[in-house]
Amino acid sequence: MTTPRARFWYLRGVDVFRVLSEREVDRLAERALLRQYARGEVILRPGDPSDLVFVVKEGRAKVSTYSVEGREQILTLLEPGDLFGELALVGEQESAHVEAFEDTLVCALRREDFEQILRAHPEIGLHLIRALAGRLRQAAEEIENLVFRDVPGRLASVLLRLGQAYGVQDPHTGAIRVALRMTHHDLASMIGATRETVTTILARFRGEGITDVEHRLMVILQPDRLQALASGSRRGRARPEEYAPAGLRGPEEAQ
Amino acid sequence: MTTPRARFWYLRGVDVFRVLSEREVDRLAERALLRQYARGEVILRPGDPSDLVFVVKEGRAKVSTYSVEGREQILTLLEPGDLFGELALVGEQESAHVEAFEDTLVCALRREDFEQILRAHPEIGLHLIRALAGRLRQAAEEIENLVFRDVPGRLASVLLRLGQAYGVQDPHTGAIRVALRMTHHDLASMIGATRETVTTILARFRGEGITDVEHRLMVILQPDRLQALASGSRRGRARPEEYAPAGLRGPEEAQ
DNA sequence: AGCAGGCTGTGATCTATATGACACTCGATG
DNA sequence: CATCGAGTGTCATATAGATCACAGCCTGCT
Repeated sequence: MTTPRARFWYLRGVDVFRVLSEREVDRLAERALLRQYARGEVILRPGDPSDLVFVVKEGRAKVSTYSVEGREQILTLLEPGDLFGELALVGEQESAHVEAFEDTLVCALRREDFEQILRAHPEIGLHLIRALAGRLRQAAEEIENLVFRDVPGRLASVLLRLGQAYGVQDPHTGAIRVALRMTHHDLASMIGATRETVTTILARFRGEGITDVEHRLMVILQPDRLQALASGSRRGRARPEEYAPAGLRGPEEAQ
Repeated sequence: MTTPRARFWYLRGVDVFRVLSEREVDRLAERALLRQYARGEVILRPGDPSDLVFVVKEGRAKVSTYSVEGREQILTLLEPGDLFGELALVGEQESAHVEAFEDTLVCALRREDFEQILRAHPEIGLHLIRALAGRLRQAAEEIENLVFRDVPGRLASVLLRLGQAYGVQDPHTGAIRVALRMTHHDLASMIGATRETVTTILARFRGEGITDVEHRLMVILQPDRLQALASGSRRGRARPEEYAPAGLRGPEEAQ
């Protein structure tokens, strides 16, 4: 499974490398490493002086940081096709923890190899730029969430996000089954809250028939109500006009 | 001042374009636009379908978002040499507001032109990737701050950051004069707090001789104490071991 | 089977920080 | 020079959510 032949097929399937020729993928496969991690295993830790860039092949990984006291904050979940460890590309040390969130298969490329490919195929650079810009936007949204929304709002917002990413809509009832097992603790770490608060609010959601749990997986029964919760933000009076420049976009010109 | 000649010299000075030949800069100058904005003017707003990529030449700009109620959150301050509007590159709409924080001169390049340059000079792509990776890391730090630190901690942390970016150290007293005028409201918008709270805490800092104000500018008298405040995070008991993987890095193996 | 450890659930406190409502100080502007 | 508005300072109050401290439950292991 970790023969050059196998690696070839693994690389073939990766989006980023779609523009490469057979020949080039072949060459890359020679030099790539495949690694497997069991759920919970650490893939990268901050300060790792690694010169490897990784691509997720199978499974999912979580990127998180820890406070001095050991509180976790999940920054993002990585999907198959996602690239990480890009700081190596840039000569910087990794700054976050990356851990297998499910059993995961990753493909590691040496920095030089990757750079060489990048030089030969600027479109790959564009691809990467696109990916980074996306991640940046995601991060900006996360900041907005933390600042503008209260915990129920943030929770509603992640649930919707998870629903979009891992959800399977029931054609009959319209319910969205989230095919990813997450503990309350995980959810709490995604939204900057405590486990207890998440438990409480989730109980409330359940009580109101907004969500439910089936076979230990979340089910979103009323996405629209979650949506509403996510849009209503936390308290805060409006700033004077000049601070909220006229002509704000968005569907709701509510106020 | 906005002749091709002038534009040439403006572009010359931009870091990103250092690898270009005279000839190429020349060509770029033909097609670039120079724009000037007075403090407070809006440069980009969310939803702008612009196909321009910008580079800050002079002055500073702030990138921020607004909640529905009009609360502002400053995502980052842009310096001369910084690139923005990169979402255009990627075919997405801008998602934040960009506003001149001082009188500002920016240089705008059409997407096609920029992409062409990118294709011809993959190193520029790498440069951009580097910049984006840096911004991403910055955003991750901001998230950590919001989640792990209380307001005094976050305030201490921005002040230090501003000190590093715009500070002039007094060789005699060691005090750091921050050469950037920021209102309490601005500071509040950077750390996700209210103006009142910032005022109060700043008063506390002043009372303890940690900071001071001179000619309406912040002066950091005791950077070390700010540092300490920034490192002590908010309440929170330690998580069990497995959640804070052994061998955390960082200079402080304090705990 | 049976037990231990991770999850979930719930309540009683406590506190940081938002809210709302003012007064005061400047520096700019007519 | 009078005034006006932006920025600052302060206080009294309310509250979301963290903390602490349990108790019951599955589930996977031995």
